[in-house]
Amino acid sequence: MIESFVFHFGEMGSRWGFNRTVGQMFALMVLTDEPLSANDISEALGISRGNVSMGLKELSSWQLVQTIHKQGDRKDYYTNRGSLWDMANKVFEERRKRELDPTLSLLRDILLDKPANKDEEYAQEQIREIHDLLENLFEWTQSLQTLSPQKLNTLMKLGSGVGKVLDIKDKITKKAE
Amino acid sequence: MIESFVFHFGEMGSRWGFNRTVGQMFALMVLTDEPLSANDISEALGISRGNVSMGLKELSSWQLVQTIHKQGDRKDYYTNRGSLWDMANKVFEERRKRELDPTLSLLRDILLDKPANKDEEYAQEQIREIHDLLENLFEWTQSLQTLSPQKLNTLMKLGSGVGKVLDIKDKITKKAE
DNA sequence: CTGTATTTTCAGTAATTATTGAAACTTCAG
DNA sequence: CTGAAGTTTCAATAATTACTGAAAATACAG
Repeated sequence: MIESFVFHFGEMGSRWGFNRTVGQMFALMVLTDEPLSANDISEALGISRGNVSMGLKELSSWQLVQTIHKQGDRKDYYTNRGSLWDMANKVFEERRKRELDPTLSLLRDILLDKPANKDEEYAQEQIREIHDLLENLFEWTQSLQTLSPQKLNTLMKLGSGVGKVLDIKDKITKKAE
Repeated sequence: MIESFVFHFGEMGSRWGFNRTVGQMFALMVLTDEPLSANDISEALGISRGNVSMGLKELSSWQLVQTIHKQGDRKDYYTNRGSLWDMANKVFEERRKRELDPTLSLLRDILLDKPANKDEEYAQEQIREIHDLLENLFEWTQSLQTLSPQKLNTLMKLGSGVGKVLDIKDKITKKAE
C-alpha cells in the first residue's frame, strides 16, 4: 500500500517539477509519522546515500522538509513541513516562480521590440495575447493564494455556480451606480 | 524575436507535458499566420523530417493542430487549431487527464484497503486528505472550464476580491433561509 | 493504374538527466 | 583537540529520453 503510493508519486513527481526519487522521498515522509534519518530513506527506497542527500537539498529548496535534531543523537532526521495545504501551496508557488515568471519577463522583452515587417507584426500580436492571458492567470493565482483555506474551499465547492454569484455581484454593483 | 520566443517555448514546453522540439513546433505555428508544411517546420527549426512527423502526431493527440490541404498541392500544411483561449484550455484539460486522473484512481484503490497496523492507519489518513484535496481541485477546475471565457475573465479580474463577493453571497443565502 | 512526391515508422545513435560511491568535508562527544 | 559518525560533493557511469535518417507505407496528379 505505502509502496504503491510512493512508487506512483515518484512517477507523478516528475510532472510536478522534481525527479522520481525526490518524489518518492517526499511521499515517504508524508506517509510516515516519525521523522526519518537519511539512512532510513536510503534503505526504504533502495537508493544511494548520496542521492538522498541531493534529494533532501532539492526538497529544502522547495521548503517542503524540516530537519529535526534528537538530543544525544548525531544523526539528522527529516520530515515534511507544514500541513498538506501548505505543501500544495508551496509546490504551486514554486512552480509559478520557475515557469511563469521567466516566460512573462521574456514576453515583455519581446513586446518592447518594434516589429520589422508584416510577419513580425502578426507574431507580436500573438505574443501580446499570450502575455495578457498569462499575466491575468499569474495575478489571479497569486491572489487566490492570499485567500484563507476556508474561503478557497467555499469557492471550490461553489464550482461553476460561481457564475451565478458573479451575476448577483453585477446587479449589486449596477444598483450602487 | 520569433527565434527567442520559439526557443524559450521549447524549454517551457517540457514543463507543459511535451518535449523541446514539440514545444518549438507549436510556438512556430502560433507565431506564423500561414499554415506550414512539414518541410517548412523541419527547416525552420533545424530538425529532421521524421522528428517533425512525430511532433505533429503528438500535437494532434492534444488536438492542438489542424491539417490544411491546398488543392493541386500534394503537401499537407499545418497550423494551430482554435483561439489562444481554446488552446490553453486544451492543454489544461489534457494535463488534468494525464496527471490527475490516474493519481485519483490509485488513491481510491488504496483507500479501499483495510490498514494492517498503526503505521498504515496513519498513512491512509494522509492519503485520504490528499485524495480529498485533489478531488476538490479536480472538480473545481472542471467546472471552471464550463464557464464562458467572459465569466472566467471577470472572475480572474476580481482577484482576491472574490472573498468579498463570497461574503455577500453568504448574507443573501442566510436571508433566504 | 503508375510513378513519384510526401508522410510515417522505427532501429540505431546521440543527448540529456539521474544515480552511485568514494573522497572530502563537517560536526560534535569525549 | 581528536577521531569516529555523519553529511555533502562530484566525477564516473547508468538509465532514460529525444532525434536522425533510411526504408516502408501512403496518397494522389496525370
